[in-house]
Amino acid sequence: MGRPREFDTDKALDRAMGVFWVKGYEGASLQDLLKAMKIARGSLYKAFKDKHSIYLAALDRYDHTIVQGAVDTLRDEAIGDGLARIRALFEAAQAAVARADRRGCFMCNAAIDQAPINPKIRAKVGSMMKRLEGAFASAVEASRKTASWSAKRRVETARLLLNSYMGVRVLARSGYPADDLVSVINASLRNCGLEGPRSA
Amino acid sequence: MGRPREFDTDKALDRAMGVFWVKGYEGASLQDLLKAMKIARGSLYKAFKDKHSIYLAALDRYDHTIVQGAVDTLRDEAIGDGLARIRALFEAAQAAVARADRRGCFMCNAAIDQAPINPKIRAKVGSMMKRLEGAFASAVEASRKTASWSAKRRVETARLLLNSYMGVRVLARSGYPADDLVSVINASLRNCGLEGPRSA
DNA sequence: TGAGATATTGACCGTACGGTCTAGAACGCT
DNA sequence: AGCGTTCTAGACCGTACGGTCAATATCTCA
Repeated sequence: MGRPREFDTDKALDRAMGVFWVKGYEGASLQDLLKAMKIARGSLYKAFKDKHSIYLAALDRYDHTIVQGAVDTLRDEAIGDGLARIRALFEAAQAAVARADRRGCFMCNAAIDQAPINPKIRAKVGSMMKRLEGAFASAVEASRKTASWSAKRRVETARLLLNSYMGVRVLARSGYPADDLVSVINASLRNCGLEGPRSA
Repeated sequence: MGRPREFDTDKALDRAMGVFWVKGYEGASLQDLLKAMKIARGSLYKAFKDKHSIYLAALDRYDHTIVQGAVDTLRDEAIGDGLARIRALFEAAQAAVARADRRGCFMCNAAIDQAPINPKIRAKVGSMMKRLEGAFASAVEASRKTASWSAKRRVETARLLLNSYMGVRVLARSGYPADDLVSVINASLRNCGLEGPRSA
């Protein structure tokens, strides 16, 4: 019924996500968003409620694409054992920095920028983080080394890895030297307890 | 020579810092700042150049007070060996969350919020991080366990700890459950290599 | 083909933003 | 006391912000 929408909502949301990702909520003006989304003002307000709703929808889109991609990586048996999957995730973060992509992680950015002042976003970020933590836990369990571990230790290791991952994405965005970031990642992987004994 | 300033610049800066810390750069309006700083518009623009300058000055103030406090903790031999000092720092972060202080760390917030778009702030944040990293390195060296370590491993451990610390402050701000944050901290301290062998 | 429904467009709106400026007040110096 | 200097107060300014709306276009269905 009625005139069909001329633009693809998901594509527009991808573009809005890109703007919010780089500029944050307050830093992204309506004009920025409209230009990136390539739609007119009225269309935007027809399709979404207001700026907050666009942000939330963009975060949701990030969840279903990027975060889900990370979750899939951590659960992908084809990549290898748990450590290999975790390494793949960290190396993807490193690769982004190597190609001068310093946007960091939109979820982490939202955690600092909007979560404290917007309950809906706080809830959304919280659930995304817990899902990622769960995926880390799956990877932790997919390792010969953890067979003898207590459930508690496995959970704690998953949380440790989530925490390290967040740190890496924040450092990346802050402009931390790329080379030094490599050593952060190496140390994180070496110290999470999933490797064999170290040499020195 | 002229009428003396009626307010204390550092006190006003402390208050501005509080606003930026909670709300971020764009989220803090001039009105917010003036109300918190308890000075008139004209006085603010006489004492500082513009909003950017206030932010930078507030970040500087954060550096000289809070960050320096963390650095001092990590170098304070009275607290104990390196691990004890590092634990003290993480427990302070945990204590903040316990008393419902979810502001996180202003330096970390600035890293995400302003560092990517403002070169001066990026440089400032970078130098603060490197100073904190150096302090972590001092603490790492102040441990019997690290005597046999290579210089490289010590540096990497310092970076690992800086990274974990950043993660903790971000998770704290995002609303991550307080109890779960405890286990993140425990795992970070247990896995940084400064403890004796684990039980399981 | 006409009625109803929905989308597009961009002009338009009120407001709150960051920043300036003018009076007047409070000092040091001679 | 008079002068130069600096600070305070807050009215004022232009602008850009997020959001609305009326006119028009494009669809479905009877």
